[in-house]
Amino acid sequence: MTYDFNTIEKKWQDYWAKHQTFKAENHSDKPKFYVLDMFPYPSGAGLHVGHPLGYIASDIYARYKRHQGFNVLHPQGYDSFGLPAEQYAIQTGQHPAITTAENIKTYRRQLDQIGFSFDWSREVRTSDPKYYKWTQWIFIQLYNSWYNYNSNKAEDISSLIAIFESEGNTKVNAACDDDVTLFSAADWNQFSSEEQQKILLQYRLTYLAETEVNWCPELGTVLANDEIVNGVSERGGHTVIRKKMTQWSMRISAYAERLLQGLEKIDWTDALKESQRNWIGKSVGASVTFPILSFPGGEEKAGTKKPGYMTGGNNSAILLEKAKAMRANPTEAEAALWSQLRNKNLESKFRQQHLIGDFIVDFVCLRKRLIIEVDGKIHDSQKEADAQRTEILENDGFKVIRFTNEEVLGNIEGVLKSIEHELSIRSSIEPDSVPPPGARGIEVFTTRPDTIFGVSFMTLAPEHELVSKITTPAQKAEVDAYVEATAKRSERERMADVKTITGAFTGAYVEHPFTKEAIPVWIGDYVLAGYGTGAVMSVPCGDQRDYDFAKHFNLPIPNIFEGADISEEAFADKDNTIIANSDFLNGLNHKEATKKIIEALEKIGQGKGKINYRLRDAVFSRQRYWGEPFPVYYVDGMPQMIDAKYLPITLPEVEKYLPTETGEPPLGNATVWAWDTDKNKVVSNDLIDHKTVFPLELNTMPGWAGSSQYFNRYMDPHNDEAIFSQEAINYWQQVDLYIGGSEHATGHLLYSRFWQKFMFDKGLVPYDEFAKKLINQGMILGTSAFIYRINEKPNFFVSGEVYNSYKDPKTRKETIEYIQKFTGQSLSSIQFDPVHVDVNYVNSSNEMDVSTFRKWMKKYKYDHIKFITTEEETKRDSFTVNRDVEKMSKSKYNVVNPDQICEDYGADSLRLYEMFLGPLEQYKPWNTAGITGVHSFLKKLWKLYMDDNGLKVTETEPSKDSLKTLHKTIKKVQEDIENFSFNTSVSTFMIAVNELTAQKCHSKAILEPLLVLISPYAPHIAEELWERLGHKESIATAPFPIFDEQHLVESSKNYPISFNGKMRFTMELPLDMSKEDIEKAVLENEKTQEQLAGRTPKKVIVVPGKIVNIVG
RNA sequence: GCUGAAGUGGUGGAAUUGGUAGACACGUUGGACUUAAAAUCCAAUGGCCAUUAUGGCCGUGCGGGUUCAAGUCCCGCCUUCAGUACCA
Repeated sequence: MTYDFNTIEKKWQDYWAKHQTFKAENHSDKPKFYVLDMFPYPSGAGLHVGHPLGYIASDIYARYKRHQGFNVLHPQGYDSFGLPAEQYAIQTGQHPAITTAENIKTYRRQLDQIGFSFDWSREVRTSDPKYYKWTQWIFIQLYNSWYNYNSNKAEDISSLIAIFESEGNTKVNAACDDDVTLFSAADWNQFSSEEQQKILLQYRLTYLAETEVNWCPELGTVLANDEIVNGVSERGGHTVIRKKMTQWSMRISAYAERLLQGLEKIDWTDALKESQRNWIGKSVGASVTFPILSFPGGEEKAGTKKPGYMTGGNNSAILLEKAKAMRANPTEAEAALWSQLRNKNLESKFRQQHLIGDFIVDFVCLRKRLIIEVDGKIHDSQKEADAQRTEILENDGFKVIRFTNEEVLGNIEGVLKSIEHELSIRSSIEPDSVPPPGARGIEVFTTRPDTIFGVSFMTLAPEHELVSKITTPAQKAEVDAYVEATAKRSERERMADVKTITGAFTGAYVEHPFTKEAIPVWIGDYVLAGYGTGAVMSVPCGDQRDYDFAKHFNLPIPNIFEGADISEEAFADKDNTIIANSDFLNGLNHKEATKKIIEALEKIGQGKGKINYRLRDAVFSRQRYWGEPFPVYYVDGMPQMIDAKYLPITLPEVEKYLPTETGEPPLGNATVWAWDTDKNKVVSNDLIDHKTVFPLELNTMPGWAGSSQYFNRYMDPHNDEAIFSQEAINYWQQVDLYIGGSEHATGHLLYSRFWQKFMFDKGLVPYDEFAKKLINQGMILGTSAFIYRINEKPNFFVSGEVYNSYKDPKTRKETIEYIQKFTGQSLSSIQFDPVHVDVNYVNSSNEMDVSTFRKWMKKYKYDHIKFITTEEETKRDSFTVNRDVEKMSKSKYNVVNPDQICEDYGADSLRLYEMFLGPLEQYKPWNTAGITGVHSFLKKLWKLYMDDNGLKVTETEPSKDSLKTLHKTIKKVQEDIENFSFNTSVSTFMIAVNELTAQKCHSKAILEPLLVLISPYAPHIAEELWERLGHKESIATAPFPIFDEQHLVESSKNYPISFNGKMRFTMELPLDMSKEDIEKAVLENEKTQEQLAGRTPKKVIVVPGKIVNIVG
């Protein structure tokens, strides 16, 4: 009986499906084990041989664990929302759900034919409303939470509201937007509901905010940072620009520290942890504020005169407190006017008790630079001060109008009229040209505060908001030109061109916090607007970039390091330095000086220790159709959550999947896309009345939304009451082994950890890390095949061999002449364009099937093509290709389809071969030809059990040798699986089968346990032979054979005898021989004497059981 | 630049705590079987030099070092791949 793999594999795949062999139960006496694969995006192209690599490895592990007696959860599903289905829909009009369902069908068929032990009863699809109901649910949970740094966890938003109501936000230590204004409890209670909602949005873990996003015009959507590679989109490689848009964001930055710390307790690869660490980018240092000395209009010389409202004190915090207090306790007139200004639909927005420089003004419209003061009783002295203040403010471009209490209370209409008039005649200015309150200094972040005495200039990013405000008239032209020039350069250009040093002097100066010296302020594009504060204190002696900048612009480079040579480059080695020329820091090392300087900065209120993270909040809105809709509608522009009990909010039907004509996301095309708060359902847009029917959110969630909790949903996938039951999560707890690609390091794997930590804070999951151990499988690369087209004569193709002889300078000349015989045209030089040939047209000897290629070219209307081969090739009638290893991809025509492999060699061969290729984590090229090795191994295995007459396994006692082979195999395979060294087990199986064949072993005592060893790798053949041995139950849960040391015990060892470390010959000696006897025996051997040639050995090293080394 | 991984035959790779480098395969060559092919089986296969067998020399990216002994440990380089990047 021959090994009929096609029949056998089909039989067992059907058997497993029918008997639900791999269905996992949520209750079991067995210990649990959760093996997870990263679920695939079902693309239209189907699987190629690279895709199943990780699945095969995890399947082997899962099957092994079942043999070990574990209750194994090994689920699979589909990450089925995504761009390709949508783009296909745009092109063809076919609904993405249909495309997706078809693709899933293909995937399922392909996965099934490889014989995975997935529990398909738990399948999830992220695009299934039953599934995304819970994605929406988590979104609502995040919305209703804030992050409390005091308790260091997410809490319900109600606890924040309670704090606001009782004490305002001054003492709240929360993850929030940078620009929250301080308010008291009284303020809070007085705020309109809309204002309260706006403030809460600044604290929620998912929030709507105008953010600068990565906009990809070609794709018509925003992208997250991890979806951009080298400044272009990961998918398609389109340009990405920065754009301001109102978007949902996830406050992942709140978890930065915990995401970093959590890496310590999980068994993930170092490479992966390291890239998450880099992505989080923690730097410890200090923030320092340098007061601004000169402003436009002021003198350029340092220290002489400051702008009027810059008194230069350090009391902004005190003033802010004061302003807050005044806001909380307005006079009657102020309160009256405020309520009018706020509620009147004025075109411009007013702020109350606002800080302008060091002055607190009653009301200000920053856009129009209009200040309104309401005066009580006026004393003379007050009058004078007011006049002075008015003058100063008006000098700086503000208009101040004053009203008395009586005017406001008595004739509020009149007062408002005159305010409106003022507003109408004043031209508005861009909001960002208004100095922010308290912006009397430039704040920088530095990791080296200890070098503060080495600061010789300050550098701002060209985009820094203060640039336009501090630049002096004399420098304005230069600065404007520079800012414009940098703005024109794309992100990519700036990245590509790091070497060129550019910058400009603003004319402004800041004051050194300790020396009180004036420090010039420059701008330069080596400072990034997006990191830290967008400004650096430049210490050229200690930072190479500052050093280069200083050299280039001839700025001073003071040395503050004892004995450091800074004539050629900066001295950046912070661990080997003593600070000098630094006043009270002299003689201290980096650590001591850092501590001391931070204390000093805190004392004078100009700085403090600070930790900065590179991790930015994640934009969560996508302008796409094929994604999860938000459970959000808008009342007066403010987002409202739909109650979780009405979920899921399913995707509406749309006419077309493109953005609307007005540039709204595709959901803007939906006609039934409004929320009725009475009926609590989605209704037609025509019914929108902004009373009970409101517009729904038009964005959808990004691809990573659905994948950030799917691993928990597998535990209880059909639960409609909860995302998962507590019983299920407490049983399965967390993923024990997760296998997937490393390309998800800073996307999926970071977001999932974030959501898991959030779920942990909410008490929903028992662990705040979802995957205990993670392994990255390496990529399988394709072996592309090339032939070469003559550039000048595009219908001619030359073979790899012709091309190679052209490339060789020795044969180049004659090759050109040779080619010319065919082209008939004299060509002085020839240019070749490499052309990818479909690897399926090429045999294992690198010969291309010319006629298939010709047919293929014909499809693209290329007729009359001609081939040029060497004389040699022509003789053997072959056309060779050249080979090169590249990423497997459709466009490179090097994709190998597993279907064909399963057809030709069987799934077991495919599984073994994928493992045999090399270590799991490694990148390795695919070469189908090699599969014959594992395939003939399986045939040999089969022959060990079967011959033409059927089963030949007998009950005979096994030989000693066979037992030894078996147990050495058990030991090795078990170790290999536990170390994820699957490639070496395959070799071990081959050795075992070769040995047992040589031993003519037919003993059941050997061959039965051998099947269990092999069954995780090649389950079909194992099941088949297992059944033929008489078993009625599947081999899947048969116990793993127990290794018995005694079968490996040897009585003698073939010792390698080496001379000066070089092995010369071997000697068989008993293992229980003493060191001395071994030495004696070896020295007496005639070959030893031969080697020594009469010399006496200086030393003889005997390691019993290992080696003998003779030093001569 | 930084971080991580890796450099071993013609190819994929083995050598788990320093102890016979190249396991196991592919490929190649020769042979058997066959009208022939496929399949199967046998043998050889790191390089060089010898050859009447025995044998000898070199060899794990390069240069040093430690050791009786180094692919493995240490120091200094080089190269490749991946990630990240003017991160203050």
